[in-house]
Amino acid sequence: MAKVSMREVADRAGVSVGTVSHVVNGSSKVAEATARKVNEAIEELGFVRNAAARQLRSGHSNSLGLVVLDTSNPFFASVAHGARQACDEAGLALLIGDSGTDEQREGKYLDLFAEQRVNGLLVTPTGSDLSRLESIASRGTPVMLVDRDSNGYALSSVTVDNIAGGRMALDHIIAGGCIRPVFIGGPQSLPQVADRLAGAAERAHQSGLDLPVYSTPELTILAGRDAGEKVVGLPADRRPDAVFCANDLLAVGFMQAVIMFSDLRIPDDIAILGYDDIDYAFSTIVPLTSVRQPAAMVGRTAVETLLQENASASGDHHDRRFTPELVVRGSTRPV
Amino acid sequence: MAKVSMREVADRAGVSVGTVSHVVNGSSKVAEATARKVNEAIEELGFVRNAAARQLRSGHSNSLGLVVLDTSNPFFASVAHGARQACDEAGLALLIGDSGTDEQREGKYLDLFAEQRVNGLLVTPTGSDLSRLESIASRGTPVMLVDRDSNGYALSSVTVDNIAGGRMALDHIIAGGCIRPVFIGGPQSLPQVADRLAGAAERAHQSGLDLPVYSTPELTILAGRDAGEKVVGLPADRRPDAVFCANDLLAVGFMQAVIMFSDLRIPDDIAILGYDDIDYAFSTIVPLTSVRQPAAMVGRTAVETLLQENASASGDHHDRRFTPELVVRGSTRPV
DNA sequence: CAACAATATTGAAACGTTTCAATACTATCG
DNA sequence: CGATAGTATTGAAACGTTTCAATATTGTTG
Repeated sequence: MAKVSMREVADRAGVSVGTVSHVVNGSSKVAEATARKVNEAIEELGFVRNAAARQLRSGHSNSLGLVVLDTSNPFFASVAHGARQACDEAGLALLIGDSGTDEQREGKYLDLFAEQRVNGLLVTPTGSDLSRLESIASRGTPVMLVDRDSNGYALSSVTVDNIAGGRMALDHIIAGGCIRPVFIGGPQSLPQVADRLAGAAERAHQSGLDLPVYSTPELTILAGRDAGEKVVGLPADRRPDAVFCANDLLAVGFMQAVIMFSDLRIPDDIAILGYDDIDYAFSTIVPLTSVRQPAAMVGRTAVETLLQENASASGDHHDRRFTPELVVRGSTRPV
Repeated sequence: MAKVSMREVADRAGVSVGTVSHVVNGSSKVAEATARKVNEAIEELGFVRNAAARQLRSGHSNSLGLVVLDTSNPFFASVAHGARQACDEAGLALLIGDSGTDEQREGKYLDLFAEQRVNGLLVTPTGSDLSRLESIASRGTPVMLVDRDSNGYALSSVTVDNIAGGRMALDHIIAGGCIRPVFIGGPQSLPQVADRLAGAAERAHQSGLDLPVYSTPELTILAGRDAGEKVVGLPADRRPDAVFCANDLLAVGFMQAVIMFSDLRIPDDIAILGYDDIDYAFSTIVPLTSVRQPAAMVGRTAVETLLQENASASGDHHDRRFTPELVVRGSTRPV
């Protein structure tokens, strides 16, 4: 392992440790000739500075921690991508944790990041109790909720309006003439899911329609396929004519089930509407109508806002909310 | 920020710093009563141990570094997922870098990870010169190539046989009766792309066929769509009847272009074959025939092999190679 | 109860930086 | 040439752990 320290570089170059540090960091003017000697010594010995020591001394880590629900979900992948770019620009490292909607794992990553003394935390929490995050924030580590409302807690947040998204979805379904919509999604404990449902249910009821819910254990293609199998097996008079899925993965899976296990035509017999507008939505068997979220923008904004709040040190919190956008494709009936 | 150190915990609990350390790490037997006092003090003061100090003292970081070409590519997302699981099981943190096939960025992450004193490095290199990695490895940090041959360099690797995959693809295309195949992919400097092409070209030539190449700047849906636009615009007598895409994203994009900009029928007028078998391949407009790679397994194996080699400390290298598998769906003509 | 073993606890050194006051140089000017 | 003002360099003190030899506290035994 790289066992060479500044001490050895200093000896080799015939200068003091302090000077080496100054050369390495440009923290103070060093004479041309001295700098050259030091750089040669560094080169020859293969010196690599030790992040742990540097960080211990300086007190912080130049890094941010991000905890998301599922990195293999393209929505969060995009969020992470946007956050990463913003971090790169700010010269910060980004540590990423994947909680898998498991509070334990989420906690494990929060511990890890706390020990790492990250400059800030971006979190999409799994549970409803945000008091731990609040106390972390009150102890001085800025915390930014990602895709989750602060909702009373003293925390900042960057969100996309899920209720509005749910409304858009149902409005579109109703405008297309569907009269037996269902909602597919879960776990219901996720506010993202609950809010999309709330918005959708509101509109359904306003139009005098019912909106039955098929709960799924997770937001994956597989879960969507399972739900789809059940739904297409229903007798025709109880079968929905439109499904609003809590995300695109579910919608993709649902569509697979419709194709494989039934002769139903999309959208004529059954319309399918997703959420997120992932890249693949455009390419599905029947191109998917979806509610688009500015995912990368969410990640980027979360980082930037966090850094701003950090700089201003004023201690007040911001809630930045984006509005989603309906993207109509072939999987729903045109209005 | 968490400014409380073991010193303060020790004072509060009326014990020495050493004892606090033992309680925190279970590194030595501590009397029940003492442990309780210490834990109370920790609780009351909100002590969080400082990773930097601990790591500085102990000399390493309990972490692995992974650098991939593109985290938003589902193949690498799966690799990362597998690696992460294996790391979790081994109690290691996984730091992930995304080089975006940019040697500079790759280098930046290698620097970062070196400073972090990671226990090992998993890398899918962008360029062809692996001497830097070799020298890192020779200096004692285990390096594992991921999805990339060691090819003469003194490095271990976990790969999937791309040449074999290319052969499978063309064999299938030829068996389906196509006589004007093309290859779409790039940059050609990526060995993954070059090898898939090499295997494919070999089979094409064995059957007396030509295999023109449409080079793309990257392996994305967008690049595939661009390539598709060009190809479908060709006059019928020069238009291919089968395209083998270097990955599924290209294939997805290509398919989009075919649907949008032509009346060609898939697979009758033009067959499309992808590579990776990402989750979405199953759900495309016409379900995609693809060469499946055991991506998560690659990530997991890379971590496990690295840890084994690390433990045995014998300094010899292993090349683990998986064989891909053809998954036939509707986008190619059945044999 | 003395002597010893076993078990708990302590104290201080070391890890490799950064930082900053103090010192050593150089050049400039009157 | 002496004083002065910069400019370069140095030295040593932190930072918060872990580790380990040394010491203190028990418990056990003859």
